Amino acid sequence: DFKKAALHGNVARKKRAEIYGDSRALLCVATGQMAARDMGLVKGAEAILDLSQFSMVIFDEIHQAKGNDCYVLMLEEIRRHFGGCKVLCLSATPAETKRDLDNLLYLLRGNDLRERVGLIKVRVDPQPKKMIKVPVPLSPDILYFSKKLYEVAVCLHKRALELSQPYPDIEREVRALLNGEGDSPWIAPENVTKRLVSQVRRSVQYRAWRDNLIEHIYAVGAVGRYWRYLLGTGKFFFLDRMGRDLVYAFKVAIRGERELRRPKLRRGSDNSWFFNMLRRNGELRPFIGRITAIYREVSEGSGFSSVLKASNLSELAIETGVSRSDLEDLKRGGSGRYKSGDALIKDIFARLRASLSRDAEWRDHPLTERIVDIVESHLRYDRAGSIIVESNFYEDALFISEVLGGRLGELYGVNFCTVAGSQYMGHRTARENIAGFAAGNFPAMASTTFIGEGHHIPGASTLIIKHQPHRASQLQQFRGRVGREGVGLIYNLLLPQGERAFMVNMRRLKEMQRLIDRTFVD
DNA sequence: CAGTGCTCTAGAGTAATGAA
DNA sequence: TTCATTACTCTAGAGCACTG
Repeated sequence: DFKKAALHGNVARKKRAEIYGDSRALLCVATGQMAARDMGLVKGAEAILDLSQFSMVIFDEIHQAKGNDCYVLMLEEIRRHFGGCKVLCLSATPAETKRDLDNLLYLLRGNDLRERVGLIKVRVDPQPKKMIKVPVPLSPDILYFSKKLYEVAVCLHKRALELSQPYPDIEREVRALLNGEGDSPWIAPENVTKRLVSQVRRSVQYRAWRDNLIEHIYAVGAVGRYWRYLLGTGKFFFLDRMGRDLVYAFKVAIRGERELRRPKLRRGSDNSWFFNMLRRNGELRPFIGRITAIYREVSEGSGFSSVLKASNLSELAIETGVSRSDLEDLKRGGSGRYKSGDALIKDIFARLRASLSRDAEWRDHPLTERIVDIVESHLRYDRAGSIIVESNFYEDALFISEVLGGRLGELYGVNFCTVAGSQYMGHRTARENIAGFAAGNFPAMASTTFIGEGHHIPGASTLIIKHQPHRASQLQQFRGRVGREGVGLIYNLLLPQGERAFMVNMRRLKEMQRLIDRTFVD
């Protein structure tokens, strides 16, 4: 009479307590966060899980046990109070550095568990992997548009310098926000502008003057962010992110005044912060025109130009193909398809993205084009296995799979899919897509960093990395994902400015390989 | 009444990055 | 080499509206 239970946050706490107490439940599979919570290791959580009832705990992907991770909390608790409980830990990439490995070994052995915890080494990566470095030069149009954005930043910067003149310390810092010397211009990232702003708040007394200076500094940082999107990810991504910001600022009603905060242009109501600030400040208002002119030029010939033409959300929705009845539902107060303005904006941009990706004339960033080239040659020469494409951004991953579909889908009679984490895509959909990919329904799958851990993907032979991954361990995980049935090919697409990140990743990878090849057992 | 789907918040980790 | 900061990812959990 074998019984198993899956436990996660969506299972009610009362029910979880019941399952823990049920002697017929022989196997409980739980998320780490929830298990730590139920053990009472998280502040404010009541302990309902007593490990002395269990004879063994298995930790999968044990390399996550770092810092204050829930695995660390659980292992420390087991070491302190549950000596009789066996522990089995699994990982293909136990550590990135020797220090990480030593920390992990201490966590497992401690001082007194030495005899009770064994370490087992399993080779999971027997097939050879080929890492291919693909330098990708920036195209003239990207350079042209990024130069225009940079000029806007220069203007804002010049005025910020004037404003900071009475304060030599601050003036020096402001001067360093921009560097146009040499071949590669540079705009300070937002951590720099944020730090500078707090310094200004401390040292400048006269309020109106101070706020004006602060807003100029923020504006330099925000323009810098768009500049980075354009240069590093592509025209589509620039249009998508800035388009959303414009829509939030100008096409939806803004309720109430907002206090001055640093730009958070990612999602939610804060999206409108930047353009609202420009609108409020008389000196900055002309820059709205300059920035939207660049947006107009980049979006020329694509559906994204309607973002500027439409005067309100409804008009924009109609232009992008939302039916009038759907709009009526929205106006009636959410009883129909759309629950909020957010949902409508999301839908509008999904349509814009899809129509852009179907446009045969449109050419995006050289990175995107290179991905299409690689997938195309894979299909043309009928190479074995399928392809995973990795991007750092969800919208970008969607765009890639749609562009592939638009350019190659009909030609070769194939489809492509995307997977992402729970914030963007339900687990069920993601699981189905991965299963379809594994079954060979899709020759290529675009993904966010979500794919890095914990998914078994048979049949993948090739990986294309658009952006260098956040973690070297992720690269190592990927190496295990592709090429299980033969040689695995990994394409590292590299922009001129991405060289350093690549070299660092390669060095770490080598170091990690040495640690894996080590024998752990004494 | 239980299940589903959506939205929002809080909190965790990591790589990239630049400066000391 | 070390440190601080940012942007990004993920998850859990609560609340809400809807459904069968």
